[in-house]
Amino acid sequence: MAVSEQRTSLTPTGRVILGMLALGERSGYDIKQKVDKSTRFFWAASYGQIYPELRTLEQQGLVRGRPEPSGERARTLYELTEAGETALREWLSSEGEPLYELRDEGMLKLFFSDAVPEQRIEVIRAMRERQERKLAQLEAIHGNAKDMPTGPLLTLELGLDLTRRFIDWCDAAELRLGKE
Amino acid sequence: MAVSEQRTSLTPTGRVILGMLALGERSGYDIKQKVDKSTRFFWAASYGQIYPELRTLEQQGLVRGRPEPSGERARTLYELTEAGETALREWLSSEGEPLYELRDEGMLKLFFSDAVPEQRIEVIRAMRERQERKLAQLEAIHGNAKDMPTGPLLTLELGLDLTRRFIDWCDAAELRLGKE
DNA sequence: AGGTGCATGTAACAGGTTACATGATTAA
DNA sequence: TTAATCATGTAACCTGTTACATGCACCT
Repeated sequence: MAVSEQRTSLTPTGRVILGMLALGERSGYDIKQKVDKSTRFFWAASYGQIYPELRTLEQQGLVRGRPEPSGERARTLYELTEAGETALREWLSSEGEPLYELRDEGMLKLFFSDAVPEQRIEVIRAMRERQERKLAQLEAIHGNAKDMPTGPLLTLELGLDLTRRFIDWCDAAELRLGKE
Repeated sequence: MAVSEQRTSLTPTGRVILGMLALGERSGYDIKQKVDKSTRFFWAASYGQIYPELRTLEQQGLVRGRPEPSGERARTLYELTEAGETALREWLSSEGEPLYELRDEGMLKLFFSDAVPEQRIEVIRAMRERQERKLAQLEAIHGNAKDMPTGPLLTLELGLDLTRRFIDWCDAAELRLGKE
């Protein structure tokens, strides 16, 4: 049965899955766990997306799954096919304008804060607090990051850098606004 | 005809619209223009969202629209009602965990770059270029920002700060990786 | 016996984009 | 006259989340 010739237009979640399989994760569950402690800071994924997408990728011949139960508990382990590796590399080398989407309600509140100026500092403090929490999470990941590949390590370091800068800005802004 | 009693659960786009009306924008078109040169960096909106949402908000009694054609060209100008102002202030003062969603394909490429290590620097350079473009846009807005209210000004300055930091990080990373 | 983690999956919903359609006005 | 800008709107689509359901395995 030949793999039907279809466009290999990798969906967003498809990219994450191929990438994670290349890093060695195996089951849908594994992928979700890994996403939650790595890419989730700039690219989240839910089970509702991952499991159906694994099927689609298998139909496209980009991954290969085989049942590998642990005891009585059903489990399917996936791996990249050659076509899958190629698709991953093609995506990583592609030139087109990459997707970038941000929706940040905290920033929006700050932007519109002139409607309730007395709340402005509160808005900034809340933003700072969230960045502080994020920083703690990133630092925790960085703590046990001995054998981390370069790619994950770089994104982690960038995240740490920008988060710290964000916190510094909040502190400076609070000072400035406090003086007026 | 009494405004029916319904939950005033402001949708995401509804918030932007109320905020923009508070800042003085009037038509759906105006709102879209303003979004495109301000909040779009952390909160975008499309016509397909704005026009239907204006209707919904009117049904909820949060905005009031009246036709005000310019010549033969149809146009509807909106303004906040009292209920709308209240809803806006309530949202701005609300405590719940605010929505935050980021999808950054560039970061994802960097994260998975170990699958094609020889492309890594290219990925970083492309990221840097995009930040550079964003910086230019933000600086252009900052240039003619004489009478900008504090809220918009603060978000703009924060955006400038983080974008510059991002560019610095890219430069440093390129140097580091170049040496190996 | 009960809670937590492993493991998979689906249906309903939410929120948003894109492409398209229409037409007036203004500046080149 | 033509292109750009003003102005409104809809239908089809895409992508994703949430809530729910199931059941095994392990630890206490």
